[in-house]
Amino acid sequence: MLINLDFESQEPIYQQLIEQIIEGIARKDLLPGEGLPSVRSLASDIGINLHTVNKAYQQLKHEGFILIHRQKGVVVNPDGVPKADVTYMTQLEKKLKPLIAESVCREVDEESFMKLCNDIYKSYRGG
Amino acid sequence: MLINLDFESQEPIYQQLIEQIIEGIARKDLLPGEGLPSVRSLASDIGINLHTVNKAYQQLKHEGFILIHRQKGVVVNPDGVPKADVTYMTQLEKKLKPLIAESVCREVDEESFMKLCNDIYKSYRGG
DNA sequence: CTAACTGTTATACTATAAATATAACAGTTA
DNA sequence: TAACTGTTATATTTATAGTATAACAGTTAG
Repeated sequence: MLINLDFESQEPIYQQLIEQIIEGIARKDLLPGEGLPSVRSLASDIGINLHTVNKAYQQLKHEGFILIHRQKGVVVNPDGVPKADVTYMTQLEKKLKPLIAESVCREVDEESFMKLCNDIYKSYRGG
Repeated sequence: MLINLDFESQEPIYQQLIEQIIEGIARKDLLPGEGLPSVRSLASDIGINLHTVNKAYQQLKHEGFILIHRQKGVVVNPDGVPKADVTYMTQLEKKLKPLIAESVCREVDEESFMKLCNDIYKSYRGG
């Protein structure tokens, strides 16, 4: 599991970390029950502060992606990630709306948009 | 053209403003050549500072959505919004990727995702 | 038992971005 | 002339991101 961070990006490091781990799970690079590095070792590997990693872990825990046992350390949720509910679908729509609005303005037709989404979906299926 | 802002949101006001105007253009609620309120009057109407509106206008101008003439004021680009290029498609993919990754984790199948996108697309077509 | 690890919490500091508050300048228009 | 336009400059407040230490409590290997 390699983490790819852009320190020049305006996107917060802890946010990039969250996305990288979620993508790892989606790509089945990280399997249910699999262990993750400790906050200290991961922070040390990446070259960032312990608290930045902890912030990402806490949010991932809160959203059900990982479990944190005092003894076993950090683990990808063995029961799998909680399935999408109405709340998630609502917030997903809220995030998609501005992307589609700008695409409509820039004359990206629906087929091209769908093709792009399909390609991304495929990248998480076939590996 | 009514502006809908959430002052409790963690999303910056100027960003929400940008999205609202882009959605207005996508919905054809704002037509090419149509005038927009001055920075001062819009700021006054919404109850925010002049500079917050100006920041949104400057970014919209930079991305080709609007033109700002010293004399005519602020106007929706009469030639239409610049069509999507490779740069735009690349950044669009970058924004879609984490949304789809999390959806895959939460077992939102591709059809449901596409249906959601299709519904949003339709909301900009039929009005 | 000790030493080294684990997550967790607390505190303090720096840096940056968002938003506001005034003020002024230059050009346009009624 | 007066009232508007976008634009620029400066200063301030607030919130967040990230870092730097330090300590606590529990676990585990030597």
